[in-house]
Amino acid sequence: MITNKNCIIRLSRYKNALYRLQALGFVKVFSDNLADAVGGTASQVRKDFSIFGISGNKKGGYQIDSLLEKLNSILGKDQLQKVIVVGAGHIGSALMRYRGFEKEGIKIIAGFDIDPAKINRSNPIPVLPLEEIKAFIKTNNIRIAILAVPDIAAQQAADMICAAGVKGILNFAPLGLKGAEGCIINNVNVEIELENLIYFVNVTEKTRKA
Amino acid sequence: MITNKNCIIRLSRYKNALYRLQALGFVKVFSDNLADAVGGTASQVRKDFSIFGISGNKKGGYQIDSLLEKLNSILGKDQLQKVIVVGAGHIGSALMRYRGFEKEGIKIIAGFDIDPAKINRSNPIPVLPLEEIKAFIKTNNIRIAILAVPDIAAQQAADMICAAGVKGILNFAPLGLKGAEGCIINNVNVEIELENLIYFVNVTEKTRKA
DNA sequence: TTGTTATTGTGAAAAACGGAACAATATGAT
DNA sequence: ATCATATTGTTCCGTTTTTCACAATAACAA
Repeated sequence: MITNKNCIIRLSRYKNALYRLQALGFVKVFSDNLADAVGGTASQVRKDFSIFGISGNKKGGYQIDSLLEKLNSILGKDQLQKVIVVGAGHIGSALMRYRGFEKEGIKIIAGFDIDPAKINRSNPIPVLPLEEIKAFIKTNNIRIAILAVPDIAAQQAADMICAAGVKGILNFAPLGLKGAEGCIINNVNVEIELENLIYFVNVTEKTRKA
Repeated sequence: MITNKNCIIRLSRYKNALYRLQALGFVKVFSDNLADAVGGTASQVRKDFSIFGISGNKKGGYQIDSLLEKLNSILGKDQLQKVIVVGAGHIGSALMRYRGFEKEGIKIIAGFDIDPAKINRSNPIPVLPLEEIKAFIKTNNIRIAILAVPDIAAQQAADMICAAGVKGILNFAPLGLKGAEGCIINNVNVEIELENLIYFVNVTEKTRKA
């Protein structure tokens, strides 16, 4: 089994680049085109494909449409992914309003919040009270949730939705969560990303001076 | 020089965990406490520290306050970091309203947008027209920018702020950017993170069945 | 003091990863 | 038909990263 997270991220990037190339009218692509497009090496592109049994044509490159089909299948994009957002604060609402997911086959079908003032059942994407989340997850067979609650509430919320059957959580709380058994947690942490950036900016500046 | 991004991310996580432990009244910590707190191994904690010349006490662990001082210094948190946000749409505004940065010594001092309707000079964090960004960056010596513009505008915006002197960009556009010489780009891509999560959820589910 | 124990710090081993190289081969030219 | 060329698929190799293992040693107990 592939455990290399970076490899899967590269597949997503290839996929996105392929859509752009397709929109420009290209029909086939070579490994070094893709490498340029995502900032890698041609070897690595070919190796990534080979890991998943994707093959092209000697001297002919890869057919973009069939390549996209295979990548989409690997990435689980051959079925609509229903996702919920837990926490309807600034970040949660921004994510619910974001229109970029739909074209990726990801549909946010509801938000949840503990604050009664945030409840809104008539929205295109309704915001429901937290008490209903367990039933909702079961009824709609939700497997993926985005967690955008304050850090103090994050672990409890994570435990709750894991127990209700969620299998993957994208966590925006600035806090590492203990994943319940059988539930994968990916963290998106803007503070940490910024700290990282600051570190490397500082280091390269120092190095440049020396 | 350390080039290992994951290692620096771990330092941030250690730092965050240490603050939590400190708030709970702890004064010292052992490598395996930290490993538990961030989800790693005790060896790795010690090795990460050893890379940066951080040492503890045999049988006594590490003093939390002095450890925090050292980590904060490595992560550039001994001075306030002024940051601008480019793009005042949903994500840009959510980031500007987010209060979590201040306690990390990161201060968003202005936003910029091309849409005149979004301009607001009297806000605590003013939103200024894009034409002023170059002068602003130079005047205020801005080194870090958060890019939250639509993908179509992202590369152009990145080029502009790099040329104006920005040294690091945190890019929220769902698109890999070509970094100008001397400018580091970190990407935060929620779609890709979700795809990644979906992939691993699917794979572990399949593996479990088999 | 002496012995026991817990924990660090690091050197060595193992694993994971990415990149270079090249044989295999399909395509197109002559 | 033959040759030259471009590109893939994969093996091999170097590097990076993680884990293991244990000597060194500080703290504590008897």
